[in-house]
Amino acid sequence: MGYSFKNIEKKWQDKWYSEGTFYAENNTSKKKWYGLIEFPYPSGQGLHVGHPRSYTALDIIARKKRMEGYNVLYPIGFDAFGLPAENYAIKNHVHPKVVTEQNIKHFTDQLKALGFSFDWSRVVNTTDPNYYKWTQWIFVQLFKHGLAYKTTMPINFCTGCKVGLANEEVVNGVCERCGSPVVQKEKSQWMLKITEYAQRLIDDLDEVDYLEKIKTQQKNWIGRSEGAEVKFKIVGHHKELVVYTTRPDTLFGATYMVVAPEHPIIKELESEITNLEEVQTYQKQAQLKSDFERSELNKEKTGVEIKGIKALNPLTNTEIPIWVSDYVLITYGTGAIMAVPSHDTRDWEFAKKFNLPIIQVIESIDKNTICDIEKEAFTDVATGRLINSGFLNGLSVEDAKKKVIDCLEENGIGTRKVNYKLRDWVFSRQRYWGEPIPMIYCKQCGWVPVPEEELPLVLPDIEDYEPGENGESPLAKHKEWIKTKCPHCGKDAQRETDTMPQWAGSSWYFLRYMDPHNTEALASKEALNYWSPIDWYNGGMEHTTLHLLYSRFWHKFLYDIGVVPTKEPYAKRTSHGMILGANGEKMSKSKGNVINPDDIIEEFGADTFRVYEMFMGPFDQTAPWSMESIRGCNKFLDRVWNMQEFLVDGNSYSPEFEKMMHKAIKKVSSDIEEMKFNTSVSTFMTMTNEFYKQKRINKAEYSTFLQLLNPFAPHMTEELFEIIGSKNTIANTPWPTYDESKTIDDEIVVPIQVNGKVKATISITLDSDEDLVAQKVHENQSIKNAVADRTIIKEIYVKNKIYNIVVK
RNA sequence: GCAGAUGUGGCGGAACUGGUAGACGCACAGGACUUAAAAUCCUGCGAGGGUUAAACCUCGUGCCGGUUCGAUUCCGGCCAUCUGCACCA
Repeated sequence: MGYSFKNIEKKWQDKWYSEGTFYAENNTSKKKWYGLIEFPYPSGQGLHVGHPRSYTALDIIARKKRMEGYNVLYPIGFDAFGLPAENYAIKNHVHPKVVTEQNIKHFTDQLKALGFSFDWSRVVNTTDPNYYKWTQWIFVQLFKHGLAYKTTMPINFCTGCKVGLANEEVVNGVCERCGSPVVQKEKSQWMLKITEYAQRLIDDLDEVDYLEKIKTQQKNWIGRSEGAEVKFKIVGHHKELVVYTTRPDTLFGATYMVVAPEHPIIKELESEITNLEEVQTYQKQAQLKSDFERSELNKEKTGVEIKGIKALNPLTNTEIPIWVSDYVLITYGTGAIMAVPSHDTRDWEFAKKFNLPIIQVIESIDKNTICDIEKEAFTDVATGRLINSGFLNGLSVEDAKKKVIDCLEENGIGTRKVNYKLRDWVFSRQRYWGEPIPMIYCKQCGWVPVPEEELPLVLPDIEDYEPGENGESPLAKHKEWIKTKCPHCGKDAQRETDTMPQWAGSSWYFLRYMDPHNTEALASKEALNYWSPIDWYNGGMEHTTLHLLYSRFWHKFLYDIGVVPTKEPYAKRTSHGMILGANGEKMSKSKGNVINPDDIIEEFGADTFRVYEMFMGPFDQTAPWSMESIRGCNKFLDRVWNMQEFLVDGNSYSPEFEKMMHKAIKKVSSDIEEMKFNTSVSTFMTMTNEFYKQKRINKAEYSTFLQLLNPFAPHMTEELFEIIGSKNTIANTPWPTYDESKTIDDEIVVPIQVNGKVKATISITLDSDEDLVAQKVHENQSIKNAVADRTIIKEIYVKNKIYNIVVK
């Protein structure tokens, strides 16, 4: 009697759908649970085997929560704007809208075939005008609250295609598609002030349950540092050069300064610079470099001294040279640094290369610490003590920092300053396939938002969606669309032609799921109050610093303006590991190691696929695909199916069997909560082996087993549940409970060690008296042999765990 | 270079708060069933030594060191691999 997964899986999927088994109600009288997975980008390749890993995991949790009586929301949608669809469209001359529709259709079929318990009545699609109306609405609110502004930013510009490129499309400094050099080009861009939320994005991490590594990575990305801004006078000039430093204590050792190539002071003091041509050549070279080149590994430091101007060290009053180098970034701090080669590694390398003076101002109080500034910079803060530093001499680094900043503040040459690495969010793209930015430029009134009642501002359905010359947005070519009236003064005005980045739609989609068909608001107050916050959000580590931070930022803003009821969107965040190809490398077409989920479902069925992905390894770690291993999971499910032959009537519990069942319920219940799905599956396998040994199983045991396995392999377990005569579908039965006392063994095996090595084991009654245990230990022949002729120094008994004898 | 992670048999992995390392699965080997194969069922399976067989002994969780009666687990220092990135002063 074989298991025909094809018909059975289809049967249950249809049944769940037609009976609305997994529909979530907005019914505030029920306790809710909201589980979220990152909605997919519907790419042309179809579903990746990585998607089901995350989706199955949360599906298991969602199914368990339903059985525990929660009103569960487990939604799905499509993040459908973005570059690949547009590039595909340009290449194959199919409209991105058509491509996207086809892809969504394909993804939907694939997702349904995997039997996820999604509420299919709540699907959202970021390219639907009814959806992006609210994406645009949020942007307008951001603008009205001063959090959206325009500024000039460099973009990657392909000299061949004449278009702006995403960082991802720049490979080794050349365009990914045509191989032409990529240069930095200045462009006016919309920016969002995420930096205004930097501190709150750090602080509120204390209130949420994220994996520690996610919190750490976000904090490091935001990169708060405490230091000082210090003003350096330019000799013979009223101008000053302001630097940011986290080490103001080393100010006496600042022997030169460095500015970023883009620093405005070069332009301002142009007339004073005696080697202007050389400096400008360096600036041009830096401009040609992509981000990649500027951050290349082990790069030789480059730079040019700006001759004709000097700065004054404010504490030593010594004249010091000013250099320009691309190791200083215009985007961080003030775009200028004071260089202390004795105590900063990069400054040290630079000084060595260009023969600049190195003055030691810190020595180590620890004699074992090597501190030779001729060989390398001394950067140890903990053991440092100030020398050659006037009034700071003898102080620790920490005390010197305080004292020097106080001094700088008193004399008006510096201030305490907190800095963040986090930069504002570049929000415009010169692309077609995105939400139009609903802004209008009026010569008189400046930037004016499209009136809210006119939203959505629908993306025009143009045929000519290829990029324009000079990196303009494709929309810029459509004069009739651009031309409009200023909503403010009514005069002729122009629409913004840039579109939003893909991050926009995904920054709030979880709110729309709560009330997806609302036409009056992004979601009703009742829905938001009921479903917020998301109880559990699982996604990839690669989204930790961008999507996760962006959506937290938007959510906090929406909280500030009274739209959402919680400060944080996600109460809990976990992450899954990537699935690699069978050769241990990332799956890619070029490596030929891609696994198509359709083939797996075709050959083994959805249940095997799901069980395998949960069994393949620890959920949060990368795991290679294995065709052999998936066959093993298929075999396991066949064994579960064939177990129906062992079914017997009546009460066949043996005490051992009963204990095994209680232990298993406990183990699987806690494993699911801790996402230890791999050990849950091995528990199921061990149980199955046990059932095979006994060749008998009663209906109650089999039912419980099927209920536990149901979240992992929903189709087969439902079918078996029906076969053994249960009327209800498992999805509507309560999650099995266990009796704690029946999970504890009264006879236990305790290992006996001699000098930490196991020599024997004894069997004792739980919680036996120590004397009794000791007696048993010393009666043991192996132990007698092991301690013979030796002196017992000490005996350690850890109750019910281990007995160790230390001998000499 | 910076940040985050990972390293255990032939392979994927297990091991609760520091307490019998290798659960479970794959691969492999042997057996049962079969005319035969596949499938299925049963048994064995870290390495080395030892024994007719066992018992038993030694080594073993990337490397070096430390703490401890006892370390895959804690601490210090290395090495390698993966992921992300913005040389972050």
